[in-house]
Amino acid sequence: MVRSNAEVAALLQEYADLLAITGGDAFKARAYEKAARAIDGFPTDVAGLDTKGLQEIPNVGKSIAEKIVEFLHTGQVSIVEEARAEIPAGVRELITIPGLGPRKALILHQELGISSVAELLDALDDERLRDLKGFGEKTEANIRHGIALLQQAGGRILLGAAMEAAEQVIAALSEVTGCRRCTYAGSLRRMRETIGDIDILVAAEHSAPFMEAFAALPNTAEVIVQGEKKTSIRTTKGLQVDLRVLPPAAWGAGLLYFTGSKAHNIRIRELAVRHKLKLSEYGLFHTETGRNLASRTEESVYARLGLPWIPPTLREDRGEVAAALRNALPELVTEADIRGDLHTHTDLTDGVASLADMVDAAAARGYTYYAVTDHAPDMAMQQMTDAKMLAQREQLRQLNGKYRKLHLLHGTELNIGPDGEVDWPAEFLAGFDLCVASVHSHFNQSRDQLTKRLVRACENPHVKIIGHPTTRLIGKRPGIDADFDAVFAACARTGTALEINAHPERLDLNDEDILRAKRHGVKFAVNTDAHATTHLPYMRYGVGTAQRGWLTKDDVINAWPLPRLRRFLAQGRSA
DNA sequence: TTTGCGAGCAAATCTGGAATGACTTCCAG
Repeated sequence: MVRSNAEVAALLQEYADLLAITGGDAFKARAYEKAARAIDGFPTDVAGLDTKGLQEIPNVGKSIAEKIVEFLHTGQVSIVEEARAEIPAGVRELITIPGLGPRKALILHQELGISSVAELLDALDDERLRDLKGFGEKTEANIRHGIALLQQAGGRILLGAAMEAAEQVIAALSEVTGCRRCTYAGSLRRMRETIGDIDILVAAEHSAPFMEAFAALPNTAEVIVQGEKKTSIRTTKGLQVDLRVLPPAAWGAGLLYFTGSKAHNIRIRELAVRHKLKLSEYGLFHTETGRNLASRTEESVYARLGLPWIPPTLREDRGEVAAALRNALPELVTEADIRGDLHTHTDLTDGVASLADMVDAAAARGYTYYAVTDHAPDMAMQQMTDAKMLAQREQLRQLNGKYRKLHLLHGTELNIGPDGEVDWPAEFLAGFDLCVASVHSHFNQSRDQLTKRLVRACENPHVKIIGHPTTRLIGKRPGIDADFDAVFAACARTGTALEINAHPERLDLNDEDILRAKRHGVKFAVNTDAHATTHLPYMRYGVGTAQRGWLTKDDVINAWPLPRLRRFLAQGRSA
């Protein structure tokens, strides 16, 4: 069954946006926003709950619970429909542009009748914004820049959303009689940070039942093409999904071909040609005789070309074929190697789950250690105090005895200020098992300032991990412009690990930065930055990104046994 | 609209920088 929480959360967030645009009660808008966040991070499917059950969720009261029930029964909510009728969807789209908020969006709509990004671009070109109150040259430039950022994503969706959609399709097709194998291929299997369209492969003798089942899926909005070998659909969310049904004997060759990348495929086809062989999606063939030499598994195809199996995350033509020929492929870190998460939050700051619930979820994942790292006081909104942090530490120490296998670490996520300073004096920092430090503001400093700022944070002996180092948000905000080679060198020199933030909106560092940083001799921490129990599984995307950066478990500090991790955390700290 | 304290009503995360244009909007988490 489709998990409804994300849909309900999206609807509540939409209503909150519409309230903000129409200038309704700000507290009401915020109430809907808070409820949306709570439901998104709620571990149980809300579709199975009644109004009473829904009200058990924090920040969901009677009124919102009734609206959720209305949505679950009828697929819509009347007051949301009324608000939609008043504010065109395009106006809401305007506030997704960085630099444009609800106030200005409403002015654009009321004064100039703008109700889409395209109309806004036209108005910018005609210089029609100049005369509006509150708009100037700088605002114009900001809006243009924001639109360019949005368009860069070019219709691609985030890895996490693509994976969820693919797994729903796979679950459905795996139930069809005659399904021998079913999996995803393409850039999704290579764990690229954004996905253009989803490729699903099925191994079966007969394709027709799969093509029919695929076209009839509940989330299918439109069938683009339907044939014997391939069917393409568009989902209700506008995402294209392609299904290909392969004969079981050609599974390996097909999977290899449709996984790509194109550049990797070209590279191994060249290798085949040199061996007087021909590689296609149907198999590896002898050029002269046409005899099929390998096709059933990927391993057999690679082996016949004199190669070990190459993990999909390496298939980008970045030297993986040459390394495979030398038998020098790295032994990549896997999700099973990860022993703990070192950057997570609770509802003491901006998380939505309690300490006890987060720790329970970590234990269920089989971790041997787990760090809680709530925000520190310099992020004023979090209203952190020494007393609150110490009380949490006490609560954590008491929980520590509850689990046989899981060891809890008390940490914090510090804010790296404009000058590179962090929250709290050294004496207080010495009390933590682990300090992550991250940039959260002042992104537009000069390159020189940003570099010095990050280097200074690395030089703080209590800072052991730099969180989301570039602070980019994929498709929304570019990374900061620092001299990262200088930062990586400082990390290596000071024994500071770089985070690979596993949240699908961040994936920060990205694969290319990881490769560069590794050359400097840096260690890494793959962390989820979880704000809900449902975020802990994002670890897979972080590990996929680490693999794309060619990392082994020796490179990743949270793949180490606890004593080795502790030695790393203690380095340079005298306290 | 929700929550908490107390049984209906008050309060609800902050804070500073930047841009714009003279006080407001937007942004970061």
